[in-house]
Amino acid sequence: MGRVSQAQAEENRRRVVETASRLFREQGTHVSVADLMKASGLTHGGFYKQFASKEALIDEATTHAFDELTQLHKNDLEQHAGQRDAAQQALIDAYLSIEHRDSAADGCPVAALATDMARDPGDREAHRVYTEGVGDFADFLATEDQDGLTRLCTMLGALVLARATKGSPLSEEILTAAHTGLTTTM
Amino acid sequence: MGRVSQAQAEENRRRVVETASRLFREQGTHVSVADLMKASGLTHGGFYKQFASKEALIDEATTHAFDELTQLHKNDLEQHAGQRDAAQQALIDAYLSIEHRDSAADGCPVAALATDMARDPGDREAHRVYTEGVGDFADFLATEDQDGLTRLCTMLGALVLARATKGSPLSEEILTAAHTGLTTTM
DNA sequence: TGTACATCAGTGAACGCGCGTTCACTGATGTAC
DNA sequence: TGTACATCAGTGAACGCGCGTTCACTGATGTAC
Repeated sequence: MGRVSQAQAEENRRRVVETASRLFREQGTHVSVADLMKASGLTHGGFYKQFASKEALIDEATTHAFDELTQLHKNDLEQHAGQRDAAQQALIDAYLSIEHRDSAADGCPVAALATDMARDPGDREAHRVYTEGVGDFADFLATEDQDGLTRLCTMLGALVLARATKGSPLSEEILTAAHTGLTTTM
Repeated sequence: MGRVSQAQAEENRRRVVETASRLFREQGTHVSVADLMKASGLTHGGFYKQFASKEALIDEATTHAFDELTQLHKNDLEQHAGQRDAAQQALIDAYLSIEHRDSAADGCPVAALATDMARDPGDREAHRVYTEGVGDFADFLATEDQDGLTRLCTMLGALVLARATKGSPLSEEILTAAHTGLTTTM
């Protein structure tokens, strides 16, 4: 195949990070370098021309996923002309939808990567980005002092539980129950 | 080492299931058969004298963890002489404690195994037991119609998030926020 | 009850396979004249 | 501007290692007489 243009190389690198950010969310950070490269249309050997290690890619992919999340929140606010509660409600509706349950790959990284974060003490940069992302998300959801974190717990818990019980009617009940709990009082 | 008595063999088998139920919760079901056997004081070769496959052990270990959870709920109710709200409050206190965050091995299997359940479509029996356990837990937490599931979402979300952000002050804030949210209104 | 022997729980080496990573090679790209 | 050559992104075989699983072997246990 020979050498590839600098523009093409940059584009390839971007695609690997993008693919990793999706597959890590869908299947966890255990996804192999070979699978990641194949899913990006490349072979595994070239990986180390672009990344120092798999861990470095985990850091970059995590950052990428959280950048997307920040952008999503920003777009949501703009779409509702800065009306915070309308923007929050739209996000909650989407967050607790069956579509979100069924597409972890382009869904919330806070929910998708939580267990990987808890189990891998390494990936320092990924942890930093993750923790920052949790704080930002809670800020976005807050209505009065302190309840942003609680609301995030309920939403994330519901999403994680709905995914774990998928196939049973309970899965949909969980999404509905959390949605009701978040929209009525609280 | 030679053959071992039937009683000893049964005891060894029990210990493997017990060890697996702890290590799977702590590190996930990816823990290797060799590590599991070593942690049980045995060598890996004997595994298949007791279990048909690793998946069969996952099923058994999951069932074991959920049996323990059921027992915990029962004991909790007895300790509070059937006073449901006192029993619930005691459980919530323990669930959102730093001790529980730091000891996933003998902690809640609903939280510890959620991601493994969502990602492994196999392990049919484990899925059945898991889903049943979620329903039972929600029933235990319910105060009025339907809010058991929402409360479980909040508790589980808080535990998962606190574990993922461990090392940052946010981790403790999450536990406190969820505790406040669950004890005041809701 | 005591003895001979079959059973089988546990051992440790080995199987094929996939992991993260390395490396010699390739040939189109980028650069120096 | 055109040509010669160095660069280096991507390839594919290979590395040591750990995975789930298999198997010949061991010797104390359990059983038949």
